[in-house]
Formats: sequence, C-alpha cells, structure tokens
Amino acid sequence: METDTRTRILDAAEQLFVRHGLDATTLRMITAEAQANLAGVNYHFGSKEALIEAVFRRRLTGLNEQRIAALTAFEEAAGGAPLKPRQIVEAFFGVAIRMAADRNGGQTFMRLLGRSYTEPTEFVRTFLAEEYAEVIARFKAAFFKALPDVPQEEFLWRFHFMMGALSYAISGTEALRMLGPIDDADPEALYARLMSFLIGGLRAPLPDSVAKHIAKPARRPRAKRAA
Amino acid sequence: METDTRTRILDAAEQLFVRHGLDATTLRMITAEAQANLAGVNYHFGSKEALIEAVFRRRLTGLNEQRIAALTAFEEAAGGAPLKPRQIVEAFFGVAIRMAADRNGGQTFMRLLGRSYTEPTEFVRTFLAEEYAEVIARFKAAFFKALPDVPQEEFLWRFHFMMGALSYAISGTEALRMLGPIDDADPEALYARLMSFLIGGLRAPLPDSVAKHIAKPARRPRAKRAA
DNA sequence: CCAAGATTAAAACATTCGTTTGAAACCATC
DNA sequence: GATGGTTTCAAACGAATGTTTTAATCTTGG
Repeated sequence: METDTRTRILDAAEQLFVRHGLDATTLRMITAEAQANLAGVNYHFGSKEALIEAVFRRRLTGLNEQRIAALTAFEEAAGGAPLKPRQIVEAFFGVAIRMAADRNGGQTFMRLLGRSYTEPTEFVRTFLAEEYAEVIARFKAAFFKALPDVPQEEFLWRFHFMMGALSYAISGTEALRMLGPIDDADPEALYARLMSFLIGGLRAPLPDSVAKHIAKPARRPRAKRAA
Repeated sequence: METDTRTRILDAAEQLFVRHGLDATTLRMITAEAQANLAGVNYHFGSKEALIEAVFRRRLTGLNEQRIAALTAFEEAAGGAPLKPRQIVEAFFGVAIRMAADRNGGQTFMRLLGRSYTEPTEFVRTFLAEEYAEVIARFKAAFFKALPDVPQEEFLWRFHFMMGALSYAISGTEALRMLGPIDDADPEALYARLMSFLIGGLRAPLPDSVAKHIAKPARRPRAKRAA
C-alpha cells in the first residue's frame, strides 16, 4: 500500500462515481475498491455526503484556479483592453478540456464533473454553486467587456449552451457511442473540435428578435466555414 | 380520482425523477404522490426498472416519430435534393424544444430526458440506445447528404456537442441560475436562441487540422454576426 | 521501550429499499 | 344478485444501505 487510505478512498470513489453515479455507488463498493475498511470512510470524512464534497473539492478548486490564472494572464497581456472572445473561451473551456485529457490528473474526475452541473441532488448543486461563484463572476465580467454589443441575457444563455457542449464533450463518451463508431482517444483533436464549435456558437448571429435592435461595425474576413 | 392509477403513477414518477433522479426516487415517494398503493407499481409495471422504461417510452416514442415526420416532410418538399442544415437541425432539435415548451405534454419529461443521455445506469443507456437507433440513422444520413464536405467523424462530434447544448437548454434551468438572474419562461425565445447557437456551432470553420484538406466554394453573404 | 494518540478492523445498529403475499374491495357480465 | 376477473390494500419479507460502536493494531514522541 503505497498511498494512504484517505487518498485511496478518494480515488476509488471518484472512479466509481463516474461509473455508477453518486447514489448507486455504495460505501462498501468504495472501500472494497480502495482495499480499506468500511468504517474508514466515516472516520476520514464523516459521512458519504462529506466524501462526495471532498472528491469534488480535491480537483475542482485547482481547476477553477487555473481558469482564473489563465484569464488573468490574458488580461494582463491585453493591458486593460477587452479580450478576444476566443481567449476567454480558451481560458474557461480550454483549461477544462486539457484537464480532461490529463490521464494522471483529472481525466476521470472531469467525466464526473461534466455530468454534475445538472445533478438533481440538492446539496451537490448548492455546493457546486459555491465553488463556482468566483470564477463565474470573473468570466462574466470579461465576456461582457469583450462583447458589449451582445445583450447580457443572450450571452448567459450561450454560455449555458457552451457548458452543455463541454459537458458532453468530456463526459459523454458513452452517449457518443450511440451515434456510431467514433474515436475519442485523441485529446488534442477533441480540444480543436470543441473550440471551433464553441466559438462558432458564441459568435453566431443573434436571433432576429434581438439582432434588429443592434447596429454592427464591419468585420474582417474570416476562415472558410464548414457548411 | 379522475385518471386511472397507472397514469397517475407515471405522472408522479416523471415529476419525481426530474426532481430527485432515478435512484433517489423511491417507490414509496411515487405512490404517495400518485395517491396509490405501494404494491401498485409492481402490479401495473412489474418492477421499478420496468416503470422507468415505461416513463421514457410513453413520450420518447412519440417525440422521435415527430422528428422523423418533420424530416420526411422536408425531404419530400425538397424532392431528392439535399436539405439545408438548418432544416435538419429544426427537425431534430426544434421538435425537441417545442415539446419541452408544451406544458401539458412533455415539459417535465424533456427535463428528465435531457439529463439521461449521459445516465450512468447501464440498463437506461442500452434502453435509450435502442429507442434512438432509427431516428439517429435517419438524421445521420440526412446530415451526411447535406454536408458532403464535412468529414463524418467531425460531424458526429458536432452532433454530440449539439446534443449537449440541447440537454442543458431544456434540463439545466437549475444550473442556469448559477450564472445569475435569468428568465427561462419564454419558450419561443429559447427556441430562437438555441437554434442560432446550434447553427453557428454546426457551421463553424473546421479545425485547422482538417480544414486544410478541403476546398470550399464561395458562399452567399450571411447575416451580421453576434460578436 | 512504552505509553498515548491515530488508524484500522469486525460486528452490529437502525432504516430503508424493492418486492411479495394474501386477503379485501371493486366491477362488469350473466 | 351471485360469479369471476381485476384492482387495491395493509402488512411483511429479505437484502442492502449509511452509520456507530468497541476492540485491536499500528505509529510516534519521550
């Protein structure tokens, strides 16, 4: 036993939560997988709820710190000027995709996280809301500054949609198989694919109902479109 | 008691599954909500698993039939010519959004469905895969015909991302509140928002790694972009 | 080396779960 | 209005859950 019991339990719980969900994963499954005693969970964490929070907190805090660090770096390089939307997307979603590709780090965790935004369980939702509060505030401000012409409500919806696409990108490999044989082994390709899609969706023309109220300056030519 | 026990159980289960998830919803919660006896579930459906399948099947079959009907209508109007991507998106995602807005029909159900594509439970995934098999085959064929220049694997990923955005659009109102105060009461606005985002993502420039292999004809001018 | 604290172990705890049982109540048909 | 099939009901079933308890074991500082 090279690692201590506490981390073995966290690792086992993380894996099993991804495979079976939070509720369907029992403490006995976790302690068996971790080669620990059943009572160890309540000794080290206090309860199953507290264990779940610990599993999330262990990696989520670092992820959001990376996000904020990436955003801050862009902002300092820009020196007060608004960032390009692509940079903000990169800082938020790109960091997540990279973490999802890190086999030693949060690969399994990101699968879990991606499915948890819409988690029905009450305490998980409130817990995640607290963990995300700061990073969301920072990125909302950056986006609003970068896209002053887009109504804020409109943007929040698009951000929400982008979260959905991210969630499926990292957690939905099972659901993907429903679509047919597909290769999900290349994280670099996934990164490129998701970024293209997100930018495309973010910068799509506004719905007619709101677009007509907004005047737009000319824009520089862009790359060829997919379809 | 105007409706019969069987449908009261289905309705109660549907609501509670959305609110608490499949596992966390107990048969006793369901029968209490439905004002039915505990044994009624096993009498009418046989088991909890069978009840879950019945809840899904009751509305999912009709939804996918509507999708196929909408696609067929477009195809017949086109008379053998490839459809516009927008039409195919409308037939698949638009129908879903409309059903999600139908307060008397599948509003609560669509919330449940949106969260279930990434369901960890094994039998739900396999069950959904069967239910979706036909509609997926039809829409894949239509998309491939409409977008002959887009590599199929690339498109399947985009379709997957679009499913994620749809999922969040209809089921993630709780998660949305995390982003701040927002109005999710207007289904027409949601429809327009999601369609813009999906089309924008679908037609985004391909990632550089694949785009360089493809020559594209000129395209007609488009509406002003959001950002 | 040994006492004190931290950790692990085995067993049992009270609840709760999905399911089953067997009788009561209902309901249409003759 | 009796009959036979359908549905509801109260109660109990065994199994499994998270948690607690108590003792054994390991670890560590003096």
